[in-house]
Amino acid sequence: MNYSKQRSLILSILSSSEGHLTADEVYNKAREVNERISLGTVYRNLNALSEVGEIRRINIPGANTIFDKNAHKHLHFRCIKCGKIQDLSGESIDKIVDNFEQKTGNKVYSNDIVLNGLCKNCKTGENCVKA
Amino acid sequence: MNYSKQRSLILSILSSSEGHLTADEVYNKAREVNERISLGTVYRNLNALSEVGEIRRINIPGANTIFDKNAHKHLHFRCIKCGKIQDLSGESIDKIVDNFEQKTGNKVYSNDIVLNGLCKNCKTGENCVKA
DNA sequence: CCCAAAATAATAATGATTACTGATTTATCA
DNA sequence: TGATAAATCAGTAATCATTATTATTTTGGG
Repeated sequence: MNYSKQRSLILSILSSSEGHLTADEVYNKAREVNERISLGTVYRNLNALSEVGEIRRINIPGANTIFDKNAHKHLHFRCIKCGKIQDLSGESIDKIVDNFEQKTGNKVYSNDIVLNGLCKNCKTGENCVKA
Repeated sequence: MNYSKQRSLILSILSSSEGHLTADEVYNKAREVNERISLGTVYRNLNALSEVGEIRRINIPGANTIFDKNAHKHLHFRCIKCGKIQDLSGESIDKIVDNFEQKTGNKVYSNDIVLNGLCKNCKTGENCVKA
């Protein structure tokens, strides 16, 4: 795969971010550098990069799809109040998957897992930016 | 909540189904009984019923949202070839959730979990209807 | 340097879902 | 039972994220 200026910019924006961005967030950050970049380019490259495994595309039920610089983490937590996404590092559902495969004969290739709840800040009432 | 004819019909369609239906599938089945029912009514009632916990609304990444008559099952498997959805009954990720809550101080209320892979039939090459 | 393949910007199209509107049904209670 | 307010409806328009299209530009290998 070629790495055009736009593709490199998009990857670097995601890499230097705290973690998870929506396509629109990437688009807005990209326009600060290249004001002519188009939203279609952002989508095309985010999808291309996730297809080759450089980043991960994560569907968040009830919210916009996010793109994650870490291609290998799989479990996420979403605060229902502030919307922030956190990773569950180190956790794995291998045992559940193994058990399911043995019982059913199905083969599992990937998983989409999102836990929903209140983050520490929103729980205690501290101010938590973002809708 | 009131149970209008339309709402009851929608609930009974889901209850008598094998398990998971999209809004459009519910709409088509509903029109067989009441040819004047509108798609908006189907959406409104599916959402209303899932909000009070009578059914469950499940986001399937890369596919249409489905509505599940079983309000309490949480884990699902989706075949990437035929698109069929299966339940993972009896499985639970309580341990992972407990661990995450203790480590982070967050509170988890619900989870959305979809495993993706090949079902037994598609794996062995048997004919598997549906896209 | 040239040329085919890949990538781009800009815009149109798509498709699921929600919002709106005015009409109809249902619940409540005097 | 009859009136009145609240809930729900059908039909349609609007929204919003995402993808497709197209004509143009960039790029890397020979």
